[in-house]
Amino acid sequence: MARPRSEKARQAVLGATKELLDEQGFGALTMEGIARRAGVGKQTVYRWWPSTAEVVLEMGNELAAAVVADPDHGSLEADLRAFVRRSVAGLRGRNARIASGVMAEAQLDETFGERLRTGFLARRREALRRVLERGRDRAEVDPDVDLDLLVDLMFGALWYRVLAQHAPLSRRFADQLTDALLALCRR
Amino acid sequence: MARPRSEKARQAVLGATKELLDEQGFGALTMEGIARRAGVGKQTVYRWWPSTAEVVLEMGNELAAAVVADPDHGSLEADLRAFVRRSVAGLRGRNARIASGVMAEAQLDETFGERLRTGFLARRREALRRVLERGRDRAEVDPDVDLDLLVDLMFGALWYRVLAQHAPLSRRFADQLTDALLALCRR
Amino acid sequence: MARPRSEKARQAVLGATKELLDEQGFGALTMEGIARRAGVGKQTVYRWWPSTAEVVLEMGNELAAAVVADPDHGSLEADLRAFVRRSVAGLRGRNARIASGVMAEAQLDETFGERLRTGFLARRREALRRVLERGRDRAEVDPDVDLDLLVDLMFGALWYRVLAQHAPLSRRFADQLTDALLALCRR
Amino acid sequence: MARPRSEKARQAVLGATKELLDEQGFGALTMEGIARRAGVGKQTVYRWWPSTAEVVLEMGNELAAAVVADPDHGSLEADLRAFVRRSVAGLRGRNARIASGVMAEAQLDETFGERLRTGFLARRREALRRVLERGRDRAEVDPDVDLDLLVDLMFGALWYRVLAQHAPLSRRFADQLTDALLALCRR
DNA sequence: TAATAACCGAGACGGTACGTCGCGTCTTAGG
DNA sequence: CCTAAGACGCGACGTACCGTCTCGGTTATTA
Repeated sequence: MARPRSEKARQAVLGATKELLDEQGFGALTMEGIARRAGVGKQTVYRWWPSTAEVVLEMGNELAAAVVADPDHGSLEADLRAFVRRSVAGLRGRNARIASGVMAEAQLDETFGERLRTGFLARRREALRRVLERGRDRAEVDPDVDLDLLVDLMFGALWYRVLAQHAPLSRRFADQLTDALLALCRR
Repeated sequence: MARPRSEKARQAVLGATKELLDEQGFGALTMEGIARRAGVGKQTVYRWWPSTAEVVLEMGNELAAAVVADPDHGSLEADLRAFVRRSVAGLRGRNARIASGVMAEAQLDETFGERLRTGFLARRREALRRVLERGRDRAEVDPDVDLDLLVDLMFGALWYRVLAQHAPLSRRFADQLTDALLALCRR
Repeated sequence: MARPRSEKARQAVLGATKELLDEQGFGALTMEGIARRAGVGKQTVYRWWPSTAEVVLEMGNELAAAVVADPDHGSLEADLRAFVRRSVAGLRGRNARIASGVMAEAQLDETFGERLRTGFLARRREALRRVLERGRDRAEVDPDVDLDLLVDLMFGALWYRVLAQHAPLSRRFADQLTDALLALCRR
Repeated sequence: MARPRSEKARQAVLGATKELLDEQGFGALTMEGIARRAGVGKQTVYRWWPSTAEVVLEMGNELAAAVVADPDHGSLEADLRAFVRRSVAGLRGRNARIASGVMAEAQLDETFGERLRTGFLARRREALRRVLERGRDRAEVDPDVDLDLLVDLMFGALWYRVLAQHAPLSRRFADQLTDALLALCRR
């Protein structure tokens, strides 16, 4: 019955957030600054997002909308290589800044941390697990292998490079990672 | 000519920081709050530490002073198992909160991030690399294996559990991790 | 052609205003709060009243509808005593809170101030002047006396007690005031 | 032991308040605006004054510092005429705006109202009462006259003109008022 | 008797100010 | 010259209201 949410305002907020992230980084991002840049009332931001991290998360999802499902390539190696390459590429450049900021905020804000863990992170872990299970069903993975450990090794190495920034998220890295995981699958 | 730094004030600051971390978490930690709780002038805190993260880092080093060097246990497996177990145990409980907060701050504060990366994180990586190099010298590690990838897999999985909190930092986890690394060393 | 004003909404607004005034005082009265309490859209309030003070004023007029004209009691003293008593009684208790709030708002809001001055205040002054003129016509008031000064003395003392709240608006006060005015009338 | 209050900041606040009052009136006066104009932190304003009305009150006292005691002129008439003239003159022009705003705020803010009543208003009433008592001691005032009523008549008429703004605060008004009070003193 | 225009409730919108908190700097007195 | 204390300018926090707007739903004439 009431006036509906303004899509224009929503877009303005997400756009302003992208600009501010690029210009000043996650640490300098404030609700006040987002509202100011977006030409939007602070209340409007608070009405729909509880924190800067949530705005960034939604913006990330918006940008990542292009990321699609994992088609079955017919072999574990092909499936896994594609998944790892896509995951690594998805956290490169600007996305790395966004992701590291979001992960940081999750450590500092209990509520947001819970949302990130049970939402985005769990979904990504689940997706990789499905790839590995498909391989096990095809007998390409030794049944004794603990798939969850493989998942942790893969996302761990990936996030560690994002957060510690000691080496690039190259395609070479993705393929080395894939090879290591495949080796572990086979015994 | 100058009066020396007051050890009493230093201890008060570190103690207050520990209390506040336990009570309210890293996100609620402030320079103002530390000074208040420690019964110390704000200026005194700023004089010796540029940010809360640095205080926490020093406090962490203080607590971790017990952690000693890596003795040579005679075999790669023994060396590695000991290293991984110690590393995992060192990020359990309160230390996990401290570590995750420090890592978060590193993402938000450029300067501190650089210090953490080239300091603590690089030192830990270097320590693990030495263990692996010792193994290679003993011909326990295939010379074609990229040791840096192993280092990333190990610290990645460890930090990922700390940050994503989806599973405990158990001894079982440490040993699974060790086994996976050993398998990769041999081929 | 058009739908007429809803009497139900009007009563809801005035009723809610009375409640809020009693509960929290004039200073806490807001258009938003009135609409909320009345279960009425904000627009409806704004459509019919430009400010909280106008709502209160209408509510006051509503409550004071019982106050009638000044009958001729036959003598200045009787007329004046009745007028002063009625005026004093009319600003006691809840009405004092309403009146003081309305007067306050008139100081802060130029437009409303003008309306109050040329409306309510001028009408009351005029009524008292008529009483005094009737007395002068009956030769009960010295023709040299400045009637406007008497009016100012009467309403001044009355409002001053309302606003400064240093003494009660008792019947005794009304009669003392009347006696003073009568004394000044006679020379 | 701590840094002392900054006289410079205090003056900046009072000065900014004077400017804003002149430019935009009491109704548009805000703590935020005062701080901005004064080039001072909001906290600094809040630290020393709880509301805009208190700032204005202090500013008023500052400006009115020139107002001195009531010397004894030797006769009731001389004393009273001087007092009334000074009181009337003191609420003319800019001071009228200040005074009416302060009085308004006292109606809307319980706490400030109490402070104004027991402070400034009571002191002024007391001063006039002393003038009248001196007259009674000299047998220039009929001992049966209720001095408090005279005080109410005087300040009532004065404030009423300030608030209702229906007639000017002229010297003629002051003298008419004085004459009326003198007439009431003598019987 | 259908349409139609102004009414109604709800509440989102761009704003401004609120009063508080923490930032990092400064200015004191005191050891 | 370091210390505890705390005032300073600054700017973000999250909330309350402002007055305007845009909805869907509801009357009561007027065509």
